Amino acid sequence: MPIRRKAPTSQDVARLAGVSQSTVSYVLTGSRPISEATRARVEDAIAKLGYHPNSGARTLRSRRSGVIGLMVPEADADDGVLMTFVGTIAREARRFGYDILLVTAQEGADGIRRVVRTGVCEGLLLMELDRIDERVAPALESGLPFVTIGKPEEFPQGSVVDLDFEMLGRMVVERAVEEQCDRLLLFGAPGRKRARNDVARFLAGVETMAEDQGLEVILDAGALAEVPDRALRLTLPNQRTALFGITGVRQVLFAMAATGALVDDTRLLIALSGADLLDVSPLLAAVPQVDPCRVEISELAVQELVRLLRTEGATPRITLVEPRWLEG
Amino acid sequence: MPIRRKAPTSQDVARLAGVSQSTVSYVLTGSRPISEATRARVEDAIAKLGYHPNSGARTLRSRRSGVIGLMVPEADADDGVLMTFVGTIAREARRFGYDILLVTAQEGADGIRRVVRTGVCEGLLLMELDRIDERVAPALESGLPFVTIGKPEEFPQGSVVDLDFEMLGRMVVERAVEEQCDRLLLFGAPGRKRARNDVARFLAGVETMAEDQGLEVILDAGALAEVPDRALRLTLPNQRTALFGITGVRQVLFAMAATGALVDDTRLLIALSGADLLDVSPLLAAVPQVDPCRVEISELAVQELVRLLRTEGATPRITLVEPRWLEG
DNA sequence: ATGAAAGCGCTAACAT
DNA sequence: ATGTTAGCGCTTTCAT
Repeated sequence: MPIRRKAPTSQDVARLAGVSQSTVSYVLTGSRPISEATRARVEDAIAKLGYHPNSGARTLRSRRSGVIGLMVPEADADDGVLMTFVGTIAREARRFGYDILLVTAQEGADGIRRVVRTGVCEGLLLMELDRIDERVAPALESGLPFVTIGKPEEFPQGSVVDLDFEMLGRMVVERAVEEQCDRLLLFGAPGRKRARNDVARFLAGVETMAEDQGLEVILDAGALAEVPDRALRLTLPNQRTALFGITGVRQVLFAMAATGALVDDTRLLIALSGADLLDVSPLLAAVPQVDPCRVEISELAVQELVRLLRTEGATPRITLVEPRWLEG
Repeated sequence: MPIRRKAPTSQDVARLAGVSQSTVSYVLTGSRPISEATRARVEDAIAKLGYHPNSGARTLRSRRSGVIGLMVPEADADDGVLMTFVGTIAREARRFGYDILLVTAQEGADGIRRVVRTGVCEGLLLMELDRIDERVAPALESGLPFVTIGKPEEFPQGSVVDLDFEMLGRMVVERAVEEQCDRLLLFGAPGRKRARNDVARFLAGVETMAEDQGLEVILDAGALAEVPDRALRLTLPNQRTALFGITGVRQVLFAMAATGALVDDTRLLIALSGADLLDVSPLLAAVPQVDPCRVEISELAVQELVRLLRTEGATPRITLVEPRWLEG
């Protein structure tokens, strides 16, 4: 029978250590110098009782809950990678003493208002914003510090951490040219996805660089499974087409594997790397891969939020992480 | 400049509605009859001020935080599906007025103790348990209700919700036989993974049924990319081999696609369905797929925890969800 | 059907 | 360097 012992309070610790209750608090918060001897006695008592400060009381009094709200997007089929963000964020937050409270995108702006007004969250992390996102407004109104992962069109007061998608666009074009390609086929419905700012920025990068290098760019909105075929059809003799997409790589990869190779004289698949590609095939070794730096982005986002939370008068920042080629 | 208005309190609401503070509280908790007129005035005031009860104060006083702790496993490469669980759990929890606090498996037993002692969580949801898991002990000690998703070897006091893996084993054997297979090749290192109870239960199901039906079972611990080849080598003329694995389907699928087809006269791939397979290829239509019922399991787990939380003296239950064949 | 008041366990200002 | 004390905003008992 699990007897639910009442949790010990700082009062209990104080009694056991022979000090006042406030001294226990000061030992914990470190907001006042404490003699070595007293500190030791208090810490002993804490250990002996297995004491943890009550979170409700601490939050009520200090207005600091130690909780960060994380708004996650609806997991769609393509999202083998989402959990990488979430897991990394949770881990990194713990390093700084924060816990992560999930808010689903489904709750939308109201969800933000709720966690803000009830005082559960000290700060907010927003993922996968649209170009103009309804969730930014309540985040702003709240006055709470927040960081968006994914750069929205406008970001008046919050910090932003994201991959430098414009640079990604330039890198892909550059690589395509280096690899003797005459043409870049962009799959994954880049047209329709213009709502997402990352795609828009990526395309901007592609266009700038393509003009520069004289590379033809084709937006392909057709079925992913037929991308390799379509690429083949539009590739003239003695020419080569590069294939790239921010989403849908797995399906294209799959389709190309079915036709024999991922990379040949006529086609070069370039991939945005991710967990969903790992170990999928020895063939993958031939595919140039860009690291989308998801772990780094997650960690930076947490660090940035912690900076906003802990630095008086800190101003928001935009941090763009440079994508890197994965070698080997 | 985001002026951080101090959030309104129940005192403010009371003043505006011309009632006492406690009346506001009673309107909110519903723990005392309130006249229609008063209730209306209070609700008006609440709406007018955009009042939300302070979570810290409520938790401190009532010992109910409205938060459920969710211990998630480390996201490994294979986990396109983990986020399905997490997202569904968060959504379902909200339906009952609870929020989800993430605890990473990395924090282990200490993580449990921490969220329990600080009083942030009213209940716990544990994912991906080992056969004997260090996290069950502190969950038990805590006296908090908890539900494990994934059946551990021993589960003395907590509830369990999981797929019926034993039945899955029987279903796979049955289907293999129906499809004229003489042999079942189990990939994904089922030997090594014996630490996980789901695999053990699955194998038990397979063995029972295979004996019954006279089907040969082979445990294959080799590289996933070579599974189709190995299957080919061990298939005698005029025989057929069924391929199945609880993990690693994507890699095998990929390798089989590269050799031409997912299903042919000599080999039949059977898949545990998931987001990582969706839309991956038209070829997939030929592959029999079992629905692992992840959404249903997530929802049931939350519902079970809510039952434990809200029903006085509720006893834990084991719920096994029957896997289903996906048609079409 | 409503109000007054106690107190949950902390933090931090005000003592000494 | 330590102790005393006043709340934070609720829920709930005791009153009427």
